[in-house]
Amino acid sequence: MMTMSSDETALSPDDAAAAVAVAAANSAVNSIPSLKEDDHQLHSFVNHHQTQNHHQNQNALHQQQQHFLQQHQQHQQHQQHQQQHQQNQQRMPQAQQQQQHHQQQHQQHPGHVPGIGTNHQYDLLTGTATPEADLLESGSRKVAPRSSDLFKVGPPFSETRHHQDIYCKSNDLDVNPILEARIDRGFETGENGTWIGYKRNYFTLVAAFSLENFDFDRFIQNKFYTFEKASRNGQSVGENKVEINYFAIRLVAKCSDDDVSISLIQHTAKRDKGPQFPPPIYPAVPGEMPDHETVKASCNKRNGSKIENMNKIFYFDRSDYYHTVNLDSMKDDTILKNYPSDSISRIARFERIQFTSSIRVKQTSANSRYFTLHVELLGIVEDEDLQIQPILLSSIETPPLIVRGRSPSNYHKERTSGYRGHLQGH
DNA sequence: TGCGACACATAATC
DNA sequence: GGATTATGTGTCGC
Repeated sequence: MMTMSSDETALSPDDAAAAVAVAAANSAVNSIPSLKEDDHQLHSFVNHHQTQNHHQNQNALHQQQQHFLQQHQQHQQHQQHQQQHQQNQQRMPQAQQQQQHHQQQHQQHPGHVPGIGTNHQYDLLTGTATPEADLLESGSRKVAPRSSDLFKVGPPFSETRHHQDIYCKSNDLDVNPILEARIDRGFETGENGTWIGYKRNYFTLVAAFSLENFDFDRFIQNKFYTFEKASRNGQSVGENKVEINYFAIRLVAKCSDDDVSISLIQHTAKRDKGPQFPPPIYPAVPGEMPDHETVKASCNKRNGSKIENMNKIFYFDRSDYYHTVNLDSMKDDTILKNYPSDSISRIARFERIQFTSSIRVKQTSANSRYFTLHVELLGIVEDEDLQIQPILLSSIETPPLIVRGRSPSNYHKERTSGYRGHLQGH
């Protein structure tokens, strides 16, 4: 039994079991040994974070297994998050409602706009202040750490961009993959349409893919292939047809300037007290995006049945599927059998993600530097040596994102750093 | 100057 | 309804 650090305490046995399954999935993906071309990112992605992980408190064996453990723990988290919430709008204090209303006029509201004075702001919120007063203060009020207000829909993603074509194995039909994703926490708009996040704060993102004109049954009934660019010593030498073992979704960040590929880190709910790891790569089957409220409701759940319900939304239970279609798993000859675990994602959910502290976030002049988040659909294939490796099939990306650093100037609306107009309560 | 670490505070969750 | 948890952010000191 592996140790799981402090997170373990919050888990039910069910969670642990599910986590093991998911971890198995990730271990397979993460054992991907060699990468090509644009996948070098993934390579460094994984390696970098292995070395970067400060909290290897588990008695891990070698790197790969460490990573496995990381993924494991990470997924325990995911298991923890479950449903329940609702439009808290109805039960939030009047003043807050007004604030929110105001904010929504600017799409996503400022919410956690950090303010200077801390405590008095909370006081205003919790009781004594009039709505008017709150409105006036809203620009400098910050949202409390656990406030559900922190969940806001972020910027829309681009249309799906294709990198490698996908074909049906049976009839060579060209298949059109569609990626969807949404940021559910951590970004808000400035007045001029820029999207702003805070380096110190978490963001949440969900993603799913589908194949055009393929419902789930049709997906299951088919196998797919693509082409990998073959190269020798950096020289392109054509393409090889390769069967896609299974699909996976990953999240990467890119910078407008340099190529900082390793710029995301994920925490556990324990944050400083827990381990950190790169966002996982989710083996996934086609799925439908959950709505914002569902994602919101899925966070920080510890109740077993709630977790279970959430897992039904976010994960595909292969065993259950075999059972319902009365199929012997040993006789499965579909793409499903290639997936690396019994816990396969319908929806890739990335929670508690932050830009790594190693990234530089300066933003004195207007357009100095920005980031974009990219959700990628990967085809996991085997190369000549039967080594598993991912091929980038398609991707979507956010518009430019401003990530505000830790500078105090970013935490005082009076010192307008350029994008705080929306915070003002008038 | 920016960052790791620690600390405080507070809504969500059970 | 009290205890615990998760997390925005204030702060210290390198």
